[in-house]
Amino acid sequence: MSKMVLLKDVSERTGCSSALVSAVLNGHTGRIRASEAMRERIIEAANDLGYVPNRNARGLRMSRSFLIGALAANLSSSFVPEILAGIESRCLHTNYGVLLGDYNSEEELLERWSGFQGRGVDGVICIGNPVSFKKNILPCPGMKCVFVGGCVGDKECGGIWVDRASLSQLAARAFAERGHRHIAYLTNHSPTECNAWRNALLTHGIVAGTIRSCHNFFEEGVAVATAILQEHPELTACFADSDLLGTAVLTAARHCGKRVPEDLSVLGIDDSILCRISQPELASLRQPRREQGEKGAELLMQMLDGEPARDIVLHGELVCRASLAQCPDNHSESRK
Amino acid sequence: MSKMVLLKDVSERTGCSSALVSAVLNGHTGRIRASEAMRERIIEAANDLGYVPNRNARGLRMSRSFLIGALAANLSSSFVPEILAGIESRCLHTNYGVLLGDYNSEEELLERWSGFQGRGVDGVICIGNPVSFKKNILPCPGMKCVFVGGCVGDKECGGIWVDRASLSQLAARAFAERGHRHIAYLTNHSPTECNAWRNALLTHGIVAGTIRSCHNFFEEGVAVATAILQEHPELTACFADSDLLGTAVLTAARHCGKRVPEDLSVLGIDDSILCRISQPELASLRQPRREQGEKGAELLMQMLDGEPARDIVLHGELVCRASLAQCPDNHSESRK
DNA sequence: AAAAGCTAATTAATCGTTTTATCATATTAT
DNA sequence: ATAATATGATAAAACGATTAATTAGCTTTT
Repeated sequence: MSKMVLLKDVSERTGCSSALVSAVLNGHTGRIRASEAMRERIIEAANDLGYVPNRNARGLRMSRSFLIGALAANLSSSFVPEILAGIESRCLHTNYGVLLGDYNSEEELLERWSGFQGRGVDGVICIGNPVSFKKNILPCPGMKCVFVGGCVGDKECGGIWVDRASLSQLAARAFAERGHRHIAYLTNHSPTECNAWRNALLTHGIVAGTIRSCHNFFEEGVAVATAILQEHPELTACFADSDLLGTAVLTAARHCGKRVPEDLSVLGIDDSILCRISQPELASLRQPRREQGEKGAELLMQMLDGEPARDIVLHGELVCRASLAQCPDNHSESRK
Repeated sequence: MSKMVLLKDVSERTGCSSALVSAVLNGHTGRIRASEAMRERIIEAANDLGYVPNRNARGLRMSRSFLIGALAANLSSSFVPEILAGIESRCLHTNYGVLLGDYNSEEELLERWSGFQGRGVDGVICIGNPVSFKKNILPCPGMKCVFVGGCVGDKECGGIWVDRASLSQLAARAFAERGHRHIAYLTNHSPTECNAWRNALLTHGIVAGTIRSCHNFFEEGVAVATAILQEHPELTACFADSDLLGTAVLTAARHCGKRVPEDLSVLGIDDSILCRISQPELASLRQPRREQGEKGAELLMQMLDGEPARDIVLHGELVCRASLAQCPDNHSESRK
């Protein structure tokens, strides 16, 4: 902390008050104005001395920190870093900095939250959808929030997400076009929450069959998928709620002696690196993670400038790979 | 920004001065002391009101921001988030917050750096080893730095890394014990930088053969590995500098009609999720990523408390999986 | 010529903490 | 009995910026 250059140092060298320096450096054109000559002298002196404003002081005075808090549940889960990268990239040429808050439990969440409050972050981006918000646990007294990857239905909060219904439709179409009619769904959600999927299939005249819940862990996915495949030999396709579960299905198929894609087509969600690593390569629905982050940051900044909160819905995209193919029963049918 | 709870609010409710509240809440035992009864009343009142200290004010007064900058090259590369998670977790019950700085080019790096300076971060953790530091591009006037995953050989900077030599030794031993003598090495580094690997092999009486550089991209890895396998049919093993490259070798082996592990053993580095997804499962050298982050944050905090910079060297660990097996030429030899 | 308005600035208050210097009062030592 | 020390506190001065209130000197308007 050798010797920071202060406003006072600049003002002394220029022979004016620090108020004037502050006004000039912040480009104020209101009550406090400097002559053109003084303006130039001040700016030159500031550059000369290498003046860097102290944001603690500024933040204290203005009660604005130009800091955005990014609250993430489990930083090492695959999609969080990509969203974070989007947020960072959107903040690049702005005044805002991103304060990171990773948490792995309700307790940690609360600690992060109060840390954010104490630092006076101007707003918060929540990656994922902390349950606590639904429960109204988090004190949210006028704190501007944007939820990326979910919404809380709060008028005060913005939301960015990829429409689950449209993902379901993409998947249903992909399978239907290839003649599949017996399609399992391996999901993180509870079966009762899967009406989007049921409806999407009905659009193509298909009645949804096996829907099974499963946590997003590889081993659990393998176990559940193996059970499904054994119980339902008629299945020719499986839709999984993540690439991790998709690769789990691939592994389960191997266990059951089913060839992919000859006997079984598999589709994941995320289009992550896993798709290219797996054998065969996994078809997947790409979700614009990075874009979600960018849009989230942008929305929050707009809200900080006084615009009202709103929701932004994005859409996925099918990335076809070897694991997705024509249904074995009817190779002639439904080809597009 | 409705109404923050201030020190004053707590002191008014307790009927004492804010100085006393501050001292109690910070656990000071020096000049300013409170009676046990007062202590309890203050703490209770603070909890009651939900007091959160304003870090801008604190930072201003103490001329410390209690902010740590985390500079990361490419946030979405697999290991960065894990290190970041380690840093975050170490900062959890401290006063420090983590300011994120992702960059994808020299230019972005410089912008992040000046952003950090402007925010008055107390210190910086660099994840990975920005070339700019070697080149002395970054102005580092007394800024405390810790490098995670590399060092710059600067006395002023701390460093945490996993010893490459020991990783090489682990790999060499794993292969040697299984009877392999013709082992390729697919690395991010230039062949001239691989003496650790050569020496490790020599320990076991093996002369290093094919060493080939390759960027850490799947497709490039497949191409390079395919070339190696075709040019050197005598190879029975391949060591890859990352799991991504390891899985690339698996794919290349398939292209070349080599079975893993019957014809070829493969070993990666990182013990990431890729190892369990791949077919066969990939053996790997685990690097304590999270621990590197935690130790890095801890070291920086110590340096901020006045301790001198130092280096911390961690070690890897072999995680054996299906891709690593006995050499086909000599199943009887060298079994341990 | 007085009033009003503009320009170019200054002074001083303020933001919410931490910390130094100070002050009673009570206890112990001389 | 007086001085020294310990205990339990308070008042006020930082910290470095922003900004409302004020001022002094000009120019223009009435």
